[in-house]
Amino acid sequence: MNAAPDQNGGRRLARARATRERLLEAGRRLFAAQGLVSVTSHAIAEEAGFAAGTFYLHFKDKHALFAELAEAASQELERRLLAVTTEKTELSDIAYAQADALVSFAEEQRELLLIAFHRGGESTDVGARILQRLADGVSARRRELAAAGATDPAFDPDVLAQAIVGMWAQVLVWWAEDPARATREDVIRTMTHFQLFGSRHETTDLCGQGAATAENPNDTPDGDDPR
Amino acid sequence: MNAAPDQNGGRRLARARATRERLLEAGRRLFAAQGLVSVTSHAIAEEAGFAAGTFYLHFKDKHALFAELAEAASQELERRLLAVTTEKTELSDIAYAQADALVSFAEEQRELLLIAFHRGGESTDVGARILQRLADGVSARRRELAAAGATDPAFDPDVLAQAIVGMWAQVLVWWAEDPARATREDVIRTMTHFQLFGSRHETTDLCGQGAATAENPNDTPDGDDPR
Amino acid sequence: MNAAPDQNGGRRLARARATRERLLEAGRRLFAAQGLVSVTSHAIAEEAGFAAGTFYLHFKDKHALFAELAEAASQELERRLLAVTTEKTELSDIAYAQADALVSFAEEQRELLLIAFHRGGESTDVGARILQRLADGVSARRRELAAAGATDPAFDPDVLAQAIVGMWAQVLVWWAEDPARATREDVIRTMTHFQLFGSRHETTDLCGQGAATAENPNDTPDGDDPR
Amino acid sequence: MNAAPDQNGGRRLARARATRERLLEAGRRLFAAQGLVSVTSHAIAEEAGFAAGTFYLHFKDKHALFAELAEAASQELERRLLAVTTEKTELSDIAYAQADALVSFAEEQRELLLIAFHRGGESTDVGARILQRLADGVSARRRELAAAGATDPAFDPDVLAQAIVGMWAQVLVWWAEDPARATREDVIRTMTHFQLFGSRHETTDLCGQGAATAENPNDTPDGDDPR
DNA sequence: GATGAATGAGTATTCATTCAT
DNA sequence: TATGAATGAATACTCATTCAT
Repeated sequence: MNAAPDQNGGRRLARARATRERLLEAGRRLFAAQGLVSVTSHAIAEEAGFAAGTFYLHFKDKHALFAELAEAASQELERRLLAVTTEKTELSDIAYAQADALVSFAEEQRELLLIAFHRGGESTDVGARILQRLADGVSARRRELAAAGATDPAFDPDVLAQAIVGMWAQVLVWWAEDPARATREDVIRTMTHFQLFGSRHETTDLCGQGAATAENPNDTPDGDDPR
Repeated sequence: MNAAPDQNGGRRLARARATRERLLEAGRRLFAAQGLVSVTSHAIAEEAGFAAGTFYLHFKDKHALFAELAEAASQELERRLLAVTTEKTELSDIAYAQADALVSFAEEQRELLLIAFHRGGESTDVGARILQRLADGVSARRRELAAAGATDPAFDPDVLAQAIVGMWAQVLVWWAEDPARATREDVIRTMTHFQLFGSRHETTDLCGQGAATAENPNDTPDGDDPR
Repeated sequence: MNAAPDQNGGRRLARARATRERLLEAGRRLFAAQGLVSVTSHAIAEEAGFAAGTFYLHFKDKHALFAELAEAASQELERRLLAVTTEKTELSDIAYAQADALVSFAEEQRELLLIAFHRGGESTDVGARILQRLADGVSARRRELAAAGATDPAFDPDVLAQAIVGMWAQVLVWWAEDPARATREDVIRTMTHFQLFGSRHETTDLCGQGAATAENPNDTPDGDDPR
Repeated sequence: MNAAPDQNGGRRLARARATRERLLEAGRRLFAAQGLVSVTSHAIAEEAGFAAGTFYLHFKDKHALFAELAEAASQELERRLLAVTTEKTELSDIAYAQADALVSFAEEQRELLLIAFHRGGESTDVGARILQRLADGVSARRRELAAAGATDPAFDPDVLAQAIVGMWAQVLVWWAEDPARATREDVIRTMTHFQLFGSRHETTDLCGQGAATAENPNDTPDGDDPR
């Protein structure tokens, strides 16, 4: 009546893994369609073709499932961002390629992005955790550069890291909400330039403008104030 | 034979207004202490010394009350940011003063800020709406400058506006979560410099660095990549 | 400071009566439009242009107001039905005129009728009370006739009265729900004939049919069974 | 290794069905005792020995449960009325047997009847739906007879059907409210005769009365007017 | 008489989670 | 492993009614 334990164990494991995968996929579909709050663990199990109780054999709750989806996506994003820095050497190339990777990611994981960071009134803290990890990466990189004496000591690396990832997140979410708001290129270019040179930057001639600004401060009171 | 209707009307109005104020204050206290989800409209009414039903005479639900608190704070913030641009003329002064205003605001409205934008898992969309309004202001300002030929046409004003307010929000929330993470000055300085010159900037001498970068790309691959 | 008590009393009375009337009219409008349950005493007061509390100065609750509307309509109906019997002498004329009066009433007071007797899920007992009074009238009349030896002793006057008013109510409500269900004439004629001769009746020749029926019972098994 | 799925499925089904039955019975008890509005779904669940939420596993709400009770009773009634027409051939036998079936039904389902059609101020529309189905049956039967040329073309079949079921419902409810109001026999006889011959009928001799009536209209102004 | 701010009791419904098969 | 019936806590909102002016 008992098959070999090994075999059974192997089969069981594979079966369990398959169930888990189906639940994850069902969750991704439902979350993308309905957001986070209105989806129930029951609904996910049903969508995956299982009974309600089965869900809890594989996930603590729906937030755990969502966190796992987000985790996978987040790791993929980090991997891509890191790849850029090893492939490119030119400064502006790196920045541009990173912005491109971010935008591509936003395109591919649009629903997930909106849920993790936004989606009208809902939220989890997965977005915050993802940002924190990105910021940690940026910050670490900054410290390396600082140790090499290559960066401006006026920047606090942690604050700067938050500034950069905050900029990324806001632009990507805003764009993901309605991709018609800007062209893909506009998003990439603006993020790249802002990250590299700030909002005061004028493209063609980086130098020589400082003087102009100093001379005619009224012409470019570039404070970016609201209203 | 009765009190004058005017008088009654006035008193009635004052009474209703006072009740409303007490509810707002009670809400502020409870939200700051317990966050948004765990506070009930009943609790707010009780904290204010009223019956449960009274709450609904003045607010649709607890989110409406919170939105009103946030709205007031948001308007105050916009007012301050705007004031800066009329008081200062020097570019760097404006940017610095704005960063200072933002940091001061984060200090004064710390709880509100954390609830509106973060607070572990909760959320409303008031944060998003506030940011959008700030972004609208920035964007409008940008368009004015662009019309005056004073800005870089490479920037999409909408994208840039999102980038700036995203940077602000992330840094302020991160700092509000734990003010020990950075000094007040570090936050202001980093935000100011990043906004004006980007992360590639080296403070003292804006020019002459482009060559250095081009020559030693490995020294300053300023891609701000994670990890 | 005090006007003559008489005068004031008179004016007050008139004013109160006017308020009451306006509330009744407002109630009629709202009940007709929204039914009984979804209308609140607040809404009635507001529709009439008064404050919420004023309602309770004139009516115990919305059901009392509705009962008063129904009472007035009911008395009008009884008056008309009674008038018919004094104006007509011919038996069939009376029955026909009554049916006509009932149908006219259903046309004029369509909304009230639907609310009092039906209106999907709502109800009060005003309908039942109205029917009971109509039945009392019918029953009393029957007893008079019985005392004069003019009616069939096989009929229990109370049961018969219920049967007649039940027939009336059901047909009128059914027709009021959708007047396109039958022509005015069909309703009147069918009610009249059924009331006078029952469903076994064949119009043209009341007599001589009994024989036919007796001879060919299978031709007219007039059991009116469902299905 | 587990119990056979079939077995489990069967047991599960039986268990669920048993729970459902217990809820229905509990509902019947409570509705009969307290009417429709004052009974809560919680109370039904508790009466049946289950937790509050269990109720909603089996019924949408208390009205759904009541509708199911009423539906079962209604079908039983229709079944009996139909059986009569197949068992009897004599016209008067059918009508009498139907009236008897209706009265028996009213005796057996007294509480349900009162709730569905009356019960002081409460109501659902289940009564209306039941009547409509009965009327549909009567109407269909009438059309068959009409097609066979066996009925009076003066009758609109739909109006007549409403008249008959209205008569039934009113008499039965009136009697169910207080069975002492009339004897069982009086109810049956009066309903039967009214349905067959109308209120003008005089039992023994259907003909020859027309002349009398025409001659002495004042003696039998059989208008059944109220008052 | 009229006002209208305040009251507060009352209840349906969802859904994460468990556990006996 | 999977099932799915059962659990039961948890909570917003309405609205009839009052009463101080």
